[in-house]
Amino acid sequence: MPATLPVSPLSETAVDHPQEPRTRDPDQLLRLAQDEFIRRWGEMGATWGINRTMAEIHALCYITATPQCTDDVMQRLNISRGNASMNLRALCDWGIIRRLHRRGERREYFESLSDVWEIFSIIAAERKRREMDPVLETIKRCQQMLDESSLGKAAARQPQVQATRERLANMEEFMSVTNKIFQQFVSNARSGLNRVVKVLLKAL
Amino acid sequence: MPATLPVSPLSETAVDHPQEPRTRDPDQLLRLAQDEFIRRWGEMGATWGINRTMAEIHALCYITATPQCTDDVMQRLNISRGNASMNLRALCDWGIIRRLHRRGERREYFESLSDVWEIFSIIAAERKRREMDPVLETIKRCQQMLDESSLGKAAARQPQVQATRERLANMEEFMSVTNKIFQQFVSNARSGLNRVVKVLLKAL
DNA sequence: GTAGAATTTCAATAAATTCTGAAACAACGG
DNA sequence: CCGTTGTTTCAGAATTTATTGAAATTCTAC
Repeated sequence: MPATLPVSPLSETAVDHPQEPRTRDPDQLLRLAQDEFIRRWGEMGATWGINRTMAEIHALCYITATPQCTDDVMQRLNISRGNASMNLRALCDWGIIRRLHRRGERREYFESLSDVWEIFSIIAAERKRREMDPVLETIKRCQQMLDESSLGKAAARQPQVQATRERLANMEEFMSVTNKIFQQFVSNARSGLNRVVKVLLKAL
Repeated sequence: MPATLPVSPLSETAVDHPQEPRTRDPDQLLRLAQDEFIRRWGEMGATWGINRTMAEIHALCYITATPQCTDDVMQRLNISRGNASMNLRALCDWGIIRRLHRRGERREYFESLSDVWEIFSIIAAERKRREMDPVLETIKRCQQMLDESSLGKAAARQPQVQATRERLANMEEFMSVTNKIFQQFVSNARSGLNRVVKVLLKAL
């Protein structure tokens, strides 16, 4: 890497101790602020089971509010073309960024959805479908396995069996309610989820 | 390992295609049901950024509703002593399982909290603290960097800067509201969160 | 069509995470 | 004290996940 880059790729400064900006140049400050956000967003994503790079790419598209092409992403995040391509596609599959074609240009650009609530509701819906629903199914199957009709009356009354059945039931109730809340978020996202959430907060 | 174990460790059957139980022996069926739950819970944990084994250990303690010692965990999940010890400690640190001493016994046992709502609220509180709060801080710092007082009036009016400021503001609002909801869950967990959530669902 | 710019794919590799096992440590009864 | 039983720690091994880079493919302007 050259000693000084005109505009360096995402700063390596630790998020917890960001160095004070040494410059008043507005462009650089803007970039520093964006980089800090991108870095932190990537970290958070990582702890929530989302590939750090994917989270960073989305953060970049979101925070700049400007369509980014593959090369923009590669250069800014300092990643390979293949990596950029695969994660951009994954983000498109999720539906939280969109492809953008420009007249007379071969190159494709990507832009983030602008509505945070919509972004969140898409993610929530998908994770519910992929991760909560299968657990609920499993719980139901486990409950069947411990039914009187599977075990017989005597066995079904064993304390061990009763205890497990109760725990399964509690967990099922919890997950059902959680699922419903997710559902509500999702179905309300388009029409002012904002307001809906305020209602919710008053109710609590 | 002996050729046949009286009760085998956690079955390796894929969760998606569990084999039909071949036995009507209630003890084995109970164990099969528990194993299926444990396995699925571990998978879900993994996609949410929680170590699969840690999630499985917790699932084991929860679903059996019976205090488990280190050797129980090792044998049932087929993991090493070190692994069991470290994950049990981590779960204790989170506060979702508890150590249990028995009179005249050296060995320590571990039991899960029984209230699912409490378990969830502990996890939510901790993740909020560790992962949401730092992002909010970062957003605020980024906003400061793009203040008029940092950039000067002219620069602060550049469209690029304005756009980033708006995105930061939207994200901040979203995260603040999410944080408040988390907060509410947590502070209500002890006294019938259940009811609270029902209120919430009506409000939506 | 076709040139060539842009994208996708994927085997190889690198990085990060998780797990093991054995040694060190602690607690207790005698 | 010492022997026994049980727990913790942690360096290295194993496993999983992420990334690269170059070849194959696709697309579009002409």
